[in-house]
Amino acid sequence: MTAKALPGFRDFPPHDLALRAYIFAAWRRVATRYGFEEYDGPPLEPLDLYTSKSGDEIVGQLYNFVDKGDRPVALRPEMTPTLARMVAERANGLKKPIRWFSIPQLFRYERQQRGRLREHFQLNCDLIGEAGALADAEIIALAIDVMREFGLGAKDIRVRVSDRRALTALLQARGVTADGMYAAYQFIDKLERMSPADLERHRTTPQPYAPATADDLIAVAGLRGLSQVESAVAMLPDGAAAVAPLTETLAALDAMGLSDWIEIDFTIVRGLAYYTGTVFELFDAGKTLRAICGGGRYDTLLQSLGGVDLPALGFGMGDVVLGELLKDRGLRPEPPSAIDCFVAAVTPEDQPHVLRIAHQLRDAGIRVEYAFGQTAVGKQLKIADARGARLAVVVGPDDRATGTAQLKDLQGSTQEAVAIDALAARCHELLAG
RNA sequence: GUGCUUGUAGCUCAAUUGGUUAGAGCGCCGGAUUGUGGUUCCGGAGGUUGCGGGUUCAAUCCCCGUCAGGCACCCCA
Repeated sequence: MTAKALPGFRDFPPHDLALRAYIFAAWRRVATRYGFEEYDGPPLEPLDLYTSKSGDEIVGQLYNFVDKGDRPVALRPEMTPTLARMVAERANGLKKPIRWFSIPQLFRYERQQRGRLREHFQLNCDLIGEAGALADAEIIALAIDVMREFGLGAKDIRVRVSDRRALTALLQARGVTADGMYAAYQFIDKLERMSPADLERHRTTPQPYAPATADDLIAVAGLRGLSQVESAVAMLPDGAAAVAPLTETLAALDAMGLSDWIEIDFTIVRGLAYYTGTVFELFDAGKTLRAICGGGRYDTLLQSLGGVDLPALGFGMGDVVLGELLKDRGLRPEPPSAIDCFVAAVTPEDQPHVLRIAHQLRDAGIRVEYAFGQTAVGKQLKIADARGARLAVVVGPDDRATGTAQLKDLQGSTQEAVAIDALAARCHELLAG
């Protein structure tokens, strides 16, 4: 066997597809519970959908090529530009706020690591057309409820929340100019994984965020909890306005009973330039894995991308890290049984009756298998068990003589003679019970 | 793209300082069982030790290259 899957790409044999299907089903349950409607778009897009906004730099992380019509194209690395286009084209006719979600397969060309492949599926939930803080709370609550749907609790997951409006106000007060703001964000974003040598370099060489110093930024990033943030902002001229959205978002989450999940943490800024307000990330409590989910408010992106001026926010949650977490925690569900009922023949003469019964049961919506070759009844029941069948039907000469078959409940180890015409109905009864 | 590290059966792992035919558990297939499953017992298949080269009388083991996984950078949609 020479042709393996490409690095960073996955095969999904049934056992693995079962986990993926389980994750997708939970995602859809929670998203629809919040009134979100599912959409999708093309996996292949024009290259400039991604380069026009982010610059040519990101081409290095894209799966891109020129198609047979000489069009530069790329496999989508994210869903937001596609979403922006779809919303922009229809914005006038859509009732606001728009609640849309999608489960796209996304691609990025970069070296893989645990929890990070070249391809993954990502739940994207976006709420468009609402600027108020209740929308921020709604999106964060949705992300939390997805965790709860998988059986994870506030002790398992940390939701780290920050707000760029408050962060920006504090950084400005320390002397960071508008030009230096993005550099300051990047410094704070990298703070947690920065080596002492790198930190020293930031202290001793001129930085774009001057006159603020590295230690100024560390002090701001070190703020934890709403009270610390509020008192830090209190002395600023526009301080109250800068923290108001964050305060209101937290109050709403508290009213929902979700405040146990939340940590105010100003080291969270997110790498992307386009976030304008609330930003948040979900981690496993032990922080052994990468971020499970990340999102935030991007009020100006639709304007710059699609020409429609609508506030928006959303998050993305990938299936890879989440899958690792569920496996680590023993929350991976048992794969569902393949069949409901196995039909066994006692003698070769019974085979036509097995086929007739099996087909009759399948017509009734029951998942059925039978053996292709003649083997001992015990052997056939062993197969039934291995396939996860709840029921087994055994047909032999004695049964045929009376127009019945033996119906076994493999779970309860009970058996009864049932008229062949009544089998389907009786199977449904037992399966429902 | 850079650095470090690992690579033995489908899976998890063994194999004296380099030494004869590379083993075990689980799983898979078959049998014990010709009208009744889960347990148990017996048997079987499955390996170019990731791949290629080098050193050596001899390489799973040492060296080089390459591919793949893991970790850290880069980046983080």
